[in-house]
Amino acid sequence: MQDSHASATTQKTIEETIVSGILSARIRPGTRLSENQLATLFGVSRTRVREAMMRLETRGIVHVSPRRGWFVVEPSAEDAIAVYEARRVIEAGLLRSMRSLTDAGHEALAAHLNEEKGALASGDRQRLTYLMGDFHIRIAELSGNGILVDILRDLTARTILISMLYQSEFHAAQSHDGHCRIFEAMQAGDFVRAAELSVEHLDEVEMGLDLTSRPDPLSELRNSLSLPPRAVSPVSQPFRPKKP
Amino acid sequence: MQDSHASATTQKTIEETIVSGILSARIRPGTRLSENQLATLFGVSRTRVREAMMRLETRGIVHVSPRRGWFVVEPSAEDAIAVYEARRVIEAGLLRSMRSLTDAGHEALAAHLNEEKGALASGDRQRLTYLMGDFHIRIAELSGNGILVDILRDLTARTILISMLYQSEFHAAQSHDGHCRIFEAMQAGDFVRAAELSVEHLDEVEMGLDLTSRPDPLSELRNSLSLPPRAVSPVSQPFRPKKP
DNA sequence: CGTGGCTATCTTGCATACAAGACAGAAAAG
DNA sequence: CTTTTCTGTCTTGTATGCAAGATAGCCACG
Repeated sequence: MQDSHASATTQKTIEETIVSGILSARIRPGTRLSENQLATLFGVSRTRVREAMMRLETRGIVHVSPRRGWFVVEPSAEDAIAVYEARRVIEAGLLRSMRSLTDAGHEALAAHLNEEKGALASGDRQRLTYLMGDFHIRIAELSGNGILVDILRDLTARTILISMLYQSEFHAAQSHDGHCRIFEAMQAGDFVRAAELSVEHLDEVEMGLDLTSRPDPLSELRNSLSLPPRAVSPVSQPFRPKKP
Repeated sequence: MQDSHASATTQKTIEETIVSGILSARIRPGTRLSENQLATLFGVSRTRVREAMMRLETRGIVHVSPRRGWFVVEPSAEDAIAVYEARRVIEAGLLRSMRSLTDAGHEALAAHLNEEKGALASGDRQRLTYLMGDFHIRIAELSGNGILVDILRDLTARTILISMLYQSEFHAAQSHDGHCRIFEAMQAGDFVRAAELSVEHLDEVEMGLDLTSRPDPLSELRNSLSLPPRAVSPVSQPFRPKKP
């Protein structure tokens, strides 16, 4: 799973390598992903690198700036809000739909929370970041629904990119507490409460972001010129006079 | 949007064309999508067709059988159940998270339901299929969350493929009623009720499926031999002797 | 000192060429 | 007549080549 010098027989490992690099906060938002570099790194031609990039693009993890390069996405403040909103909707809906916690599920979550505790004590920040995101994926896995797991994995990856951009400080202990409370509610069979706690937890994390600062340093200038927030769709931009 | 003989300046139209073809039930599950045919049809080379296929594959709409070809997915019974489960989770979560129905939203839904009514009267089945799926996408659009819209669009596409495989008869009138009831609850500001109705509605549609018949005609044989349900992941298949 | 333009180089976009597997149909063997 | 094998054809898999845009650095010019 952590194959640094990828072997020659690589198939979709390149995609997974990048995603897991993001999930463990080793790859920062805005990182340039050169087709050539990845090709030599993985011992394949650009063709397959390109395929991986295309897939990552549809997963919302990477984007291409034409003739300039591929970059790990740098979610805007609006993107960040949308990601958290989507996660609240899906995770709360997921917990509400649950009816019981199996023994295997109980064990998996307990083991995970124990790992969180250990990482918290050791202060391994990368591992902590990974575990904090993975908790939510583990919950999705309890549902046995692979579709929701995939969706939440990609959203979690984006969440981590967001936190790398906007999170001033990492309240890991607080997050861990939130996870524990969710687990307790699930243990008690109160999945409605677990859903509420999940929403609160995501709210907390989102509130811990500073969505006014980091990216797009031109935002102030942009605002003062009353230009559109971002170039989302290059087509059908209404005419906008330069000087009123 | 419905460019039959696609122009030379086609970028991601090929992807959208296929998806919209599915959404309007013009493309059946299992349809073979030849790279060469699509390439000549769209006036591009295989390279770009391939890129579109890769993207559609990560969206769960198409799959490739190595050296045999690309095919529109034929969801298994398990897939079907998972898709409906995911839709219930997300759509219910979405409605529960709503706080008010704007005037624009009211108008959009009312107009849509009117279209449904018209199609129901005229008996245009393809149009009806499209509209029945689109209703749920419209609701997602009300949230203003593009992430959820994209997710639900892909799930809706899969739902339509599922209904083409397993739905013996199309209870369009019943679905339309369900949509109307959801709309009424939203108008009343009772989004919890709307979420419940949405779950019931999806349950109804799912119950209308016959998940034992159509696809994988070998399922009976497979069961009687107690073989695994489907070849999902070719790797890490445990050894299985041919003759016990 | 500042500014505009030119070029060298690096990037992706896209098409094409070739390799290799899968399949169908004919031909041969029983 | 049935079965098997072989071969031609069609499919995707992958690499490579070339074109065109973007960028940075340099140089000339004001």
